[in-house]
Amino acid sequence: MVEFRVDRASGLPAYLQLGRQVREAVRLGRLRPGDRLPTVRDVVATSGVNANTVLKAYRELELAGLVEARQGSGTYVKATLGTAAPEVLEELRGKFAKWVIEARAAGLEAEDIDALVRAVLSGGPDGA
Amino acid sequence: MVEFRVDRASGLPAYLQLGRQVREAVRLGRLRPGDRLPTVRDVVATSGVNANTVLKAYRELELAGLVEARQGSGTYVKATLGTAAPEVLEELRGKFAKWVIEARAAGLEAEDIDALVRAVLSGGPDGA
DNA sequence: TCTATTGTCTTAGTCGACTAGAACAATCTG
DNA sequence: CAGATTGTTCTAGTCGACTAAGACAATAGA
Repeated sequence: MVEFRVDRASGLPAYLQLGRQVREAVRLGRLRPGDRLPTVRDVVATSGVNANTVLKAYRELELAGLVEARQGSGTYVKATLGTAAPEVLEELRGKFAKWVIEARAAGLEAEDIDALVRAVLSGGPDGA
Repeated sequence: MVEFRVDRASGLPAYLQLGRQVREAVRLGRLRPGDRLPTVRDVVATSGVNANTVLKAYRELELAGLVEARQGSGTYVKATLGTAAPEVLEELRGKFAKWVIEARAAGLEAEDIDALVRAVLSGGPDGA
């Protein structure tokens, strides 16, 4: 089961946060085809957002072909994303986690790490 | 000089994107105390956002004590962020860049990498 | 079949982000 | 001093995200 975390202060619309979390979970293999997403009413109770907001997120995912909504039953994961094997992901996760530990040990704050990672990933200035 | 990139499709308010880019630049040492930020009118011409939006971003940075606005002259970086030495940052950047290359070589798409990085950094499920 | 559960839709309204265009104020430069 | 440059303020308006509360529709399970 997936737990949603909606950060109201982030500035990012709630429905986008929900959508992204589902996509990432599918991408990382934490959600597989056939798995059921939390109920609309569940998410409402858990995250405090409105039902329409959750519905909007789910509808976009359905439109993308990623999930399937069955009235009276629930919303189910339909497809997969990403082609990476679980073991490969695990190994890479471990290496990156080590890098983070090293960065922290070097005195970098969380925001320093964020900035560094973002700079490289965005392919932007001083990036790749 | 810093170049701003405002992504209108990201959902994140433009003024937050601008503010974050300044903070990150300061954090990575690409902006130092005394450096001048792009003119409000410059940003308007470059990124297409409204002057009031740019102003809102700059005002928040000033309120945070990070920059100083001098009317008729410009907006200048006032303080520093982060405590990491440039060489340390460089070394860490290089190691992370290598990790990214390895991930790509393993078949991961950009979004796979994003998801993995975010999962670890957020300290969330399967995180640190 | 009956009932609870779940997705879905409707209407109405609030609020923040953003735009538009103009004007003003302080500073720098020649 | 004169003109250009820059930050700043103002008013008015648009649009999307979100809330609120209720009702409807289809499915699952007893």
